[in-house]
Amino acid sequence: MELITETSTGYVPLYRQIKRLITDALVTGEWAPGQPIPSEIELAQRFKVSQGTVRKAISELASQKLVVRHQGKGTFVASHLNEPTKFPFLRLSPDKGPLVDVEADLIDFWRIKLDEESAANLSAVAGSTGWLIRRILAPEGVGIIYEEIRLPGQPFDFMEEKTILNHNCMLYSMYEAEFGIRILRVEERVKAVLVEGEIVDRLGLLDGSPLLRVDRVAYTYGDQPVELRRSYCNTSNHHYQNQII
Amino acid sequence: MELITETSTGYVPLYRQIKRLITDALVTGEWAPGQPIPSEIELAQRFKVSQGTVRKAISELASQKLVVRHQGKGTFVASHLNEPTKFPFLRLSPDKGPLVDVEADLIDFWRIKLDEESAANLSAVAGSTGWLIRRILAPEGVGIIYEEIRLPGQPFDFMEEKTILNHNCMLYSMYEAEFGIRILRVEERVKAVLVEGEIVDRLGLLDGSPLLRVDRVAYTYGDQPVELRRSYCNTSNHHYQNQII
DNA sequence: GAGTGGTCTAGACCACTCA
DNA sequence: GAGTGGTCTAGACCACTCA
Repeated sequence: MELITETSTGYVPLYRQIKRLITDALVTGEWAPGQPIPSEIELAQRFKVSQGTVRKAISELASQKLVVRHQGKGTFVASHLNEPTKFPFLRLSPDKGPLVDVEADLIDFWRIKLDEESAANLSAVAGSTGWLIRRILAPEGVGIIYEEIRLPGQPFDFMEEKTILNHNCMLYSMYEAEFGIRILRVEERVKAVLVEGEIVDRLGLLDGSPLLRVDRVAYTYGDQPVELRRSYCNTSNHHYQNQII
Repeated sequence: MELITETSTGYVPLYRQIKRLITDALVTGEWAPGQPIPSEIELAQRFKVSQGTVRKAISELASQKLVVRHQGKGTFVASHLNEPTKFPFLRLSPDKGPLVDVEADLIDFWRIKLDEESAANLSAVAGSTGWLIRRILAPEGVGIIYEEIRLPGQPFDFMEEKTILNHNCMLYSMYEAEFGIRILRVEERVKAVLVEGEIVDRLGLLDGSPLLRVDRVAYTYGDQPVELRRSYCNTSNHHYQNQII
């Protein structure tokens, strides 16, 4: 992604101002996820700038994956719904061959009080109510990943187990469809750990098996954190994949 | 990065052709790392296209980090030399606070015969000679990472221990300065493992301590793999950091 | 003040999609 | 064939760097 920092003189290029206006419209939901936004020509008329300036604004939005462009068809608000990949940010791959199908099994779903650390990471109030979701992800039917997901009460207050099940445990689709929360990016911290007890049991391992622990914070518009997730991965036959440019 | 795929009709936009010409000049070393390439206006004249078309080509090269643009100064061939960060692709951070200074200690440096797997990953011939470098990375002086690095004989044939030491173990700078090989991107596969013996000893740990194992393939121009690296990281107080957009 | 990259415009034309 | 995004041009002007 290209980065353009604001100058000390306070100069902000026109296309950046336009980008802001379009982003605002995206955030307020003027155009729904998956739906087209107005054409470049229409937006140029609306904002009284040239098509090129609108293009430059939209190009940045596309590189941030806020919108998706399709030549000949239009520009669409990005969405986790109807995506080909069920778990779009999942970085785990089998050592051999591609990741084919991942099954998700809900273990349980509780109301909790957010502890101090979780609350801080979610910019919520410590002790306020939230949710804890526990589940297993099973590529090709084999349980490889155990996950604990913590959500703030706001905006997820009216959630039920069946809300999750209706979406086949595809949480980011669910957040979007049920709560209008679209996950834009995630930050992860990865460690190697030894764990005992239930987690190891659930993954069918023996105590003393090393696990990959991935702590994730997921962000929506305005860089607001809305989900915490701790995943324990059995990396005997899988690996966490990453590319650095 | 924006991706533009070639169409089935074989149509390749002009700016893509220009990009290819500039890339070729970068690969053949027409302009040296750290040095400026000709201005956009000069390149436009040279290739007989508009400045805008050259800009679009250079923008893509900049987003791939093949070149770096500085407003008012020019566009420069990217380089690992004179970079602020000593280990540009290192993803390990302390759990608290920023990564300040990393020390590197060479353990040893041997000629080896490349085993079948390493050779395949380096697109070299199995059994051909190569190098094995072993070292420790120590943030704030504490040994946290043990690394084994494998290099093909070509183009690294004339390498000596002092070559490495002269560059303070900053290998990517060394490859560039001594062999004209610039690392452009790396792919990593991360697992949690248990290791015994020397590696654990070197990191001052007990047998049974879980370690993060990072397998890296480093690529230069033309997506050619030129280095294999296996790193074992003590993640007691550090973590592997990643962002997914 | 000369030279660099960065922005913005208006307009032409192209590739692609869909009815 | 109408409408979309994608490319390309020529030209004006702006922000920034450096002598």
